[in-house]
Amino acid sequence: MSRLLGELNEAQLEAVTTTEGPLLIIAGAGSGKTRVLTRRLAHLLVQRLANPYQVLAVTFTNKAAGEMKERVTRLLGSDIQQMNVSTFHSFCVRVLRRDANRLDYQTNFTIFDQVDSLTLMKNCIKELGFSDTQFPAKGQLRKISDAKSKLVGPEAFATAAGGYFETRTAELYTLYQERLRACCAMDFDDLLFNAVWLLKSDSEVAARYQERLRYIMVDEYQDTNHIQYLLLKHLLGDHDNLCVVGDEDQSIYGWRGADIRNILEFETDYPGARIIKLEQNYRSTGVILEAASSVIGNNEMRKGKKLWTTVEGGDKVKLFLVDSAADEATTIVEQIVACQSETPLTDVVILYRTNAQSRAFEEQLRRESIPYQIIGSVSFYQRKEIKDLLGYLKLIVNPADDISFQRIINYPKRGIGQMTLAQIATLARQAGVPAYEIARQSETHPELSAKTKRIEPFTAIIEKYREQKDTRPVDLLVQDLVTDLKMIDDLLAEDRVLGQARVDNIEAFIEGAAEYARSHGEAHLEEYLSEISLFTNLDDYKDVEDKVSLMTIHSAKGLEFSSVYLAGLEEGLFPLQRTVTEPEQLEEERRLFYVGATRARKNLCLSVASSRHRFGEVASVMSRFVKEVPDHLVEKHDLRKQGYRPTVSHPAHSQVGSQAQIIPAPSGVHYEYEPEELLRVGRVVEHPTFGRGKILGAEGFGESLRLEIMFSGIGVKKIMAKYAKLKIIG
DNA sequence: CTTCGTGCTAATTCT
DNA sequence: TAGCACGAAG
Repeated sequence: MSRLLGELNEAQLEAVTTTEGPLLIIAGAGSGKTRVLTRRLAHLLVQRLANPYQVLAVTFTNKAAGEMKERVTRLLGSDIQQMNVSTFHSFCVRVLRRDANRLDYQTNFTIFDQVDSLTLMKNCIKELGFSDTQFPAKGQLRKISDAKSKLVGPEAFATAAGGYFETRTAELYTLYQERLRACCAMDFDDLLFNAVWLLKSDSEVAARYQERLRYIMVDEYQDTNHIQYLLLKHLLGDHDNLCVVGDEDQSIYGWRGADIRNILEFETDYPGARIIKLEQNYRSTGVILEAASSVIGNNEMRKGKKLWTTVEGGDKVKLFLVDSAADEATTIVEQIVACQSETPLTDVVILYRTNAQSRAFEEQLRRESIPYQIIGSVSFYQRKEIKDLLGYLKLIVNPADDISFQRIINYPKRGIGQMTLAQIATLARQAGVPAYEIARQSETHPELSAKTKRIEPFTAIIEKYREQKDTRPVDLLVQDLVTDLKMIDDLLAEDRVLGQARVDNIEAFIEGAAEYARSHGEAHLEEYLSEISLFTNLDDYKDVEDKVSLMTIHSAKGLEFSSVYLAGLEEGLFPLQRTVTEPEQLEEERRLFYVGATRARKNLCLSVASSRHRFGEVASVMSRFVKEVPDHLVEKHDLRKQGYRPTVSHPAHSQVGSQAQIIPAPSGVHYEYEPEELLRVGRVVEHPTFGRGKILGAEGFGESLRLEIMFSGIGVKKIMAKYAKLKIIG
């Protein structure tokens, strides 16, 4: 009992013991949020305020959910099975698996991931004969996704649509939903949309949840969107025991429809809400906290809070200036190796703005034989070989899944191309049945009978496993399927090097299935598929192995590391180019920086490359966020080899020609870093031939800056800053 | 009708 | 840089 309430500060204790009514916990970075949430959940159960099944806790990732369950279990000393700890999405799946038939959906519906949705959308665009440049599939999906996250269905969208483009989008939306339904599938947004729709329109279902769920807790509330907000409203019903935890400074999903107003207006939304602020930071050093706070202080759209820590001081924030992405990787990896004795690899993370940046690091880490794990980039379940295999599994479970059908009908290659596929699709539409059904009876269709010999082996496999799917454990089934498809030989034959990696992936997949089968007793295919379709790329992150982690800053939310390397701090990359003109988006980028920086307990390192290959563009300028960190907190290491040369900035889309055109200065000339700022009198520098020296004087500026430097053992030298390869030491 | 090769264009962040 | 669409060969 006292274990539950012990070791909590005053605010945390209050948050844990305030159980009734709406409660907003403003939890700054590293303020012990997870501890509060788990204790509060345990407290509700220990105090017998609720049975385990009467509490719902919503977390951001499945992994976080699993961890929370584990921690509560440890606190209570007993395993609580019926405890609802899940993500919004997986909670909705559970609701729909039970009652989707009330929406005329089968309860064994398939969940389409982003790639599936994209394929389907492309099909729709083609079907309606729209130009795919005027209507790019991704853009259309964005619009539809936005609509869904506001609970705007196809009819409502069509009614509100004005103008040519919106009307076309409405048509696409309608067709897209029709096709989804025909595939007996839902996309990610549908999970929320349909669950809310169900609760809204079916009072019987709504009542069931409202009566059952007496307490609801939501983590990362700043990143909830409107439909999630509605879901909560519908689940609450007549009581208002809603506890939300969030931090407006860590809201980084605005682009996905996250509505920061949910948290900013919580008090007006839920009258009588208690607000508790957790402002003591237990994670980071004073230096890191001050650096992060200074940057976020530049945001105007915030309530403002003051995080404090008793851990004063700490190492300065290291700033590395390098020439290129490759040098950035070399430098950071060097640094990691140098610190390996104090900081184990598990406690180190390299964070970046875009997944594409992971590559340089991956190469360097591999060269140095440093174990690492990349979270995200191409999520395990998005890899081609896994998706192909999953395509089979999905079609076995759901023969109406035309998208999976389309994916695997010619994998492995069996001479069925676009034409045949189109024929099948046409026949299917005419008959109003799934494509697979046509394929299965291809001999009855004269147009296809010539192809039957090619199609038949395919349908035979599907049929074979359809018979087994409810009786054989999932891992054995997958194992056999891999053998039947001759996947291993195929992949190895295709590519010696890459092939092996793919085979490894398949083996990992089978191992994962086996593990699932072991831990879930009678685990069969359907259940397994449903589970993994909601895996996020974070869910394969393991913090036990001794490996450096690499991930985007978005993925790092909620995690902490002893050492954090924040890479690619350049204007145009972080913040991203298209955000700088929109104050709101720029502020979101700044929050992203804040999230990244506050992941660090002890060491924070920033890096800036003065040139980076981003489709042609070369030169780059230091990110404004770096400049917002107060000088006295920063230890600068200029590792650039060329010294301070002015660089010419090319417009990203200058001449498209085989020859890169050099645009003559001076209009585009700028200094990446003000030499004056770096090379002040009194600074200690290192010269490649003269060694260490102290700057005694300076004259001129810019390119003609000349320095008078006292080198130990050599004497005073006058040097052109432009040519000397000086390194700042102190 | 399929497959393979070339040239073009677009290029975040995640469930 | 990579993924995709289109065109030529098998």
